[in-house]
Amino acid sequence: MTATKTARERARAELTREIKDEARRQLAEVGAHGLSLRAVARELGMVSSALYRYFPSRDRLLTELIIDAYDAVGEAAEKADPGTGDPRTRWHAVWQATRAWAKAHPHEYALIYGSPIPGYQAPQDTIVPAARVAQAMAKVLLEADPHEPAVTAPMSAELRGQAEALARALGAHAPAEVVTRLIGAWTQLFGAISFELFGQYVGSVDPSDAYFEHLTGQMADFVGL
Amino acid sequence: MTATKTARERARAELTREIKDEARRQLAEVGAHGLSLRAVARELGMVSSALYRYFPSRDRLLTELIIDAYDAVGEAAEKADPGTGDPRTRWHAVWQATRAWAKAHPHEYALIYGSPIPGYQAPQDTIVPAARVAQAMAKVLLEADPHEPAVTAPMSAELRGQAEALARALGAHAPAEVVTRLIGAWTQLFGAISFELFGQYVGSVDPSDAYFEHLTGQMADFVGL
DNA sequence: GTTCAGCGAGAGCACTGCTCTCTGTTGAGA
DNA sequence: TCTCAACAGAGAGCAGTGCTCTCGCTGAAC
Repeated sequence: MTATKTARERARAELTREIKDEARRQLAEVGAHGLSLRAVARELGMVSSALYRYFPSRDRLLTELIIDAYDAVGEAAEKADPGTGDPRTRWHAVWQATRAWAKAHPHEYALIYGSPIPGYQAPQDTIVPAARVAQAMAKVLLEADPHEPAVTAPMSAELRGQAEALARALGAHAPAEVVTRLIGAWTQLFGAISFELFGQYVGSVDPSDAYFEHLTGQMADFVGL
Repeated sequence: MTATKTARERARAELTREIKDEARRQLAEVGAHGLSLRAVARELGMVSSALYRYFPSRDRLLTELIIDAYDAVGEAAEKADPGTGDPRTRWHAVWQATRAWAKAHPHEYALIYGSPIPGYQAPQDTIVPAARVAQAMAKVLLEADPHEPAVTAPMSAELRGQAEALARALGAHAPAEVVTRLIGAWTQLFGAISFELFGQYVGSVDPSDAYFEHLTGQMADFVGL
């Protein structure tokens, strides 16, 4: 049924896509701050008010770009994982691919992992795509049957509950300790990428390749890989 | 000599301060995005063009606020450290104080640890205040004579050089392994705070107190405390 | 063939950062 | 003590923004 679309519907879908594409182009150039609806419209040869037939507001357009960006990093991370072989190699591939995507798309990265844009609170739509990188890491880890870390601090009941709920959501029966450490690695991955891209490493580990390389291994140790 | 100031100079200094105070107030309310020079001027009963006698641009005003914010978190972290006693307790205090400051000043936090503002590249002025939290952590760690971690992956020459240079800058003769792990903990601290404030933990460890607590201990282990 | 929802254009509102010019004031040197 | 240059604030104005509203046109359904 959905295959048969009226000409108008097809035109609408196509134009919606074109607007997003142009917006993404400008985002990559001038960042979220500099993204202007009027400029997008101008580039597409239409008038700014016409754009509001497709997106109710600038923030809503940005939200769409956010979802796309989450999917893009997620896909990059997933595709980088060979799916078989040495778990540490797979882990390495996922980390490198995520960082590479971020460095190739700094403004899109900032859009999703930088300061949240004002009128925006993560709607349900973003939660699933936002988890894709984390899930790629989880896949590598859980398929490798990680050994539980030797030294383990006791976990509070609240944290244990959250970790177990998360394990259920991932569809894996992993011990809460492993899930918790996975969250730590996930945080570390994006913390390091953000620090590198946002200039916090200037003055310490500024060309960050060597450090990131080292960190990747340290975090593989950390999660028990 | 600097004590004797002309009335004009004193007025200028005071007004400069008032502008920054009002700007900070508005920043806390509406965020960097919503901060408007005209609104600041309006609130101070002056006209917007007059403001340009004190700050050459909006971005420059924001830069001043950035430096102040770095100093504010840095001071919070330093003051939280009792200076003596159990190193892990001190470590804990620094982490908690940093997180508490961030949660109390989310917009200021986003200004310094979120996406960088466009016209701004960290000038020399920000590098020193930006390091204060890291230095507070380093102080606790180095005064505790940390044991080197048992398992240590080999470090590349480049990374070792960076770590040693950083140790010299800190005025401490700590092994490169320890310094490198400190960078990891520093990254983790702000990575976790950013994830919490920017909504990435929604759906996993959303009320993050328990997780942050646990993470603090894990990272103390990580650095060898 | 008529009707009507959807579409683009255009004008307009309230706002922004920033510049320029004009006028009044202050303070330091002759 | 007087002069004059540096300084400060006001106001108008420019180019741009997001967003709204109204207007005709058009394609598709009835």
